[in-house]
Amino acid sequence: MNTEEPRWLEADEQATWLAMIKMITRLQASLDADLQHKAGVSFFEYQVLAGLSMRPDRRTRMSDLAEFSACSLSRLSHTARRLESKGWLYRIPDPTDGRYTLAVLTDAGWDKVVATAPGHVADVRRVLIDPLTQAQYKQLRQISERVNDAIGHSPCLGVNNNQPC
Amino acid sequence: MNTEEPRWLEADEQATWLAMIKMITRLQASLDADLQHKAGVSFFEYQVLAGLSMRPDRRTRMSDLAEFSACSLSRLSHTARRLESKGWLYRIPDPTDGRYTLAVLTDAGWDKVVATAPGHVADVRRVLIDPLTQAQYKQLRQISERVNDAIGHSPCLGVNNNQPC
DNA sequence: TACCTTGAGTTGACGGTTCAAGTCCGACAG
DNA sequence: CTGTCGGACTTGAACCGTCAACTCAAGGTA
Repeated sequence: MNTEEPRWLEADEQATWLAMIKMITRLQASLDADLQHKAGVSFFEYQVLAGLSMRPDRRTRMSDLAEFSACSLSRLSHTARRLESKGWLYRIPDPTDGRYTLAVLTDAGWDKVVATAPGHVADVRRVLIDPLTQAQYKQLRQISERVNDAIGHSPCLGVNNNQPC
Repeated sequence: MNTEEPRWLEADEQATWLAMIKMITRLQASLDADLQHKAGVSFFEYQVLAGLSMRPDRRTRMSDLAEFSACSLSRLSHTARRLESKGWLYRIPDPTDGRYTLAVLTDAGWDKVVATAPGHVADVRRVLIDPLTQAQYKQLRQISERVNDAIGHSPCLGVNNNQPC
């Protein structure tokens, strides 16, 4: 374990790291709590519904939705079952290729997104957009894309694996 | 719900938002999986152990640790029980004030941190520090601090509440 | 002494996520 | 047309986090 001296984080690197960790932890907790209280859905459930609502015909393959939501197929499948039981979506085999499954947003699911979105957008503005200058959130976008590329090209654990590695 | 027209996100704001969400989701998943495979601990468990290891006498109050880890006391308490059962820490009442509880890192817990840290630091470098320019991670630090302030000052949900609101 | 209040921490039940199977469909080789 | 192989889900169990209710210590009040 300790045979070679590792490159430790410099002070400014560590400060960035700790501030960043705290930000992402609290950002998720804050938005999750907001959605839970206002709309009775979790942040992740909302992401799935919103992701579906943006697709043509309000439907897409489960695997596309998992890629979009950056989650495992297993997690999405459990979540889809819960959302299905609430009447917000249903699943059918893809008629063009039976190996795929299409998730389809119902009218009730669409209404839920429409009713929830404004409050959620306001929360995102309050905690992320408004505190930053325009230059800062442009930088944040570039930073996010670079990190996403770095993770995507990493040897193990892409996005969508049921069994990582 | 729809009585007033909300301020939707502009295209560049939404792009930032979606890229950021994907980054934080995958960043956590990636680091969590790395730690799980290499050391058999979750990212959160490691944070708790590492947070303790940096304190004088390798001990601190549970509430301080919860603030540092940006989590609820309940979550920390459950995690402390698991870490305690692995022999990495123990808890005692604070001798100076019996209302507080001190979490204390054991020698085995210290060894675990020392053995785990180098690999973890390398992972953090790979997914966060190395892909960014020096200017970028300085910006990221400022961005994180601003967002942290915004969440901290928000009306509901500070950091540490057992019952938010 | 008795009582009330406040805040730290714990606990158990419930619900969501992960992990390791398993099922099913279509492609491709013999 | 019969394996068999890989990829796209699905499932159930085990595990973890959240929520609400609880305990306990200390301080204040009378």
